[in-house]
Amino acid sequence: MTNASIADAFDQIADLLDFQGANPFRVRAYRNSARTIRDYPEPLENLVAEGSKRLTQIEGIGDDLAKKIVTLVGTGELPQLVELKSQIPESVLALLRIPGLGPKKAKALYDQLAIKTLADLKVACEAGQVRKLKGFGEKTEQLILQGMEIAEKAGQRMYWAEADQIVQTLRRDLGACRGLKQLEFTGSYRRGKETVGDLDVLAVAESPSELMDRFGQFVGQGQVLGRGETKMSIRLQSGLQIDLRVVPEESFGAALQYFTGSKEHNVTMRGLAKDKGLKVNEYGVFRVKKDQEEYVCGRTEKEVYAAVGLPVFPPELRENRREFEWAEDGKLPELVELADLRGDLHMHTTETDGGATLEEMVEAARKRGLAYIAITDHSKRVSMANGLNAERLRAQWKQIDALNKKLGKHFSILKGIECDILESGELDLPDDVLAEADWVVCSVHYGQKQPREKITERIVGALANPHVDCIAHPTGRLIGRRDPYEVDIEAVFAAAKKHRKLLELNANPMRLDLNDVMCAAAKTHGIGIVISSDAHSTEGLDVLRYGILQARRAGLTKADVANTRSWSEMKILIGS
DNA sequence: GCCGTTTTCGGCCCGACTGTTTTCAGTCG
Repeated sequence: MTNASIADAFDQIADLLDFQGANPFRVRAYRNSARTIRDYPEPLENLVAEGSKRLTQIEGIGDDLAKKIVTLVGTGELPQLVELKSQIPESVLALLRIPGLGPKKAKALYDQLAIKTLADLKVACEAGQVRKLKGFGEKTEQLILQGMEIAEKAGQRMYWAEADQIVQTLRRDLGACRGLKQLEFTGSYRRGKETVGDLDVLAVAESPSELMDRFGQFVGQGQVLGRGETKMSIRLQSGLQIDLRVVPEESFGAALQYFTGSKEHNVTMRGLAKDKGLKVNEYGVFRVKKDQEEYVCGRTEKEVYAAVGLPVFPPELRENRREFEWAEDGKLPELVELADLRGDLHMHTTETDGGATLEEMVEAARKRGLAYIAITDHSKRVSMANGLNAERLRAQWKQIDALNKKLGKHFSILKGIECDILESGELDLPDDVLAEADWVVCSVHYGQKQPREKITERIVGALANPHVDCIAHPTGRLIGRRDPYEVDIEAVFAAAKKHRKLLELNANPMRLDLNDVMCAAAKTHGIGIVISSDAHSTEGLDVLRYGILQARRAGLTKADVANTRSWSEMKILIGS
């Protein structure tokens, strides 16, 4: 049983309890634990073997949840969850995805109108049944009908890279507003999450209404969801919701901290503030004295954190994972930056499925300030991409040799290959060919659905080959589109550590694989991470910044990322 | 359900906005 499945079980319990109107703090306990477990760097299965005492050492897991984890791991199911599901049809949980419908209203619909599915709900709304319920009205009914379409669109979060494009446009648009003093995009966007559910904009403006008018024009074919004195929300036609908040100057830092989140980070932060007799909200930090509150600060994030005795956390770390522990020990990592990257070790050319020639890729990489690149076209098994056999590969390497001579010592092109790990576990090119390469990345493209043992064996086997340097996109997931392979990532870590090999963080915004939690786990094992573009065009080289964001979320420093080194230093690292 | 501790049980972050009310509950972030 994986951590993800344990977390899913607890999340389902939370949803069902919420629906039943259980104690909200009990519900929260399940949700918190689910989140912690999903992010936990080691399989809980391993800890179970050490007894439930070991489990309760994890923040947010007490005796009760520890027992439940033991049961789940041991039997594969949880009597409590089975029982809950027998009481409430699972389909009602879909109702909670409609914006504006929370557990209370959903339960009222279920209890009073026997609504079990989205289809039931639609019929009831159209028949005017819903408006008759206490607490509901005509508007709520309309809202639900609109929300049904959104519920389908909404589950889809957009890639950070897509959100970034909207942010750039909106920043330009709003930035032109007269009397605008501050403008910042907060929320999961600022934290650099791989996907973004909605956008949050924070501003200080002389005339909030003028800014809101301007914001309203951004709606296009979408709609304005609401507008108050300080807050306005719109939904673009694409389904993306954008919230704008205008705050006074003396609150900007507090609001920036607050709306950047994450929620979990803020809960901990407020708890620490409370211990110091302080209250933190989006308006500032306040000293609480009897019935009075005295404003302490709030102009900048630095002031706000300093008041609570904390450093300014890079937004990427604000997930309530280990950042507070690091801060307490004075060991907040100095996170890797885009400018630290010296080389890019995974890219394609027109020789296979790339859109640019060898020369064009080199030129583009030099323009971007890189000192070396590895050309890693596909091997022959990837026939769709016109993959290379030994002969064509060696021919390409001759070209590289020639070009390297012309370039001199200021730039190096490495003779590389993205060698397929075949379904059988064998590599797609013979050892004598791989031995001639400067850099070998291996990856799985076929047989992705093989059972856990088999696919793990393939990847572990590749790591054991002395000519292999790195595994590319080690879990194969495509965010929101394709699940990861069933690979036992712990076994991959163990093999990478044993053979002193590197693992890739693929910077393609749809991949970002390894993910942040896995990168952090790899770091604890002492495994080096390579951030690569996997570029199939010259523009493709620009995705490195998305990989950097993910690495920062994992808490990686310059030293943790192998390709921040020069190629000669890298050679020592990979022992060639 | 967890946590800390006043070691037995109370507290658990907090404010804006909306719709349905007539003073507030529910939802959201």
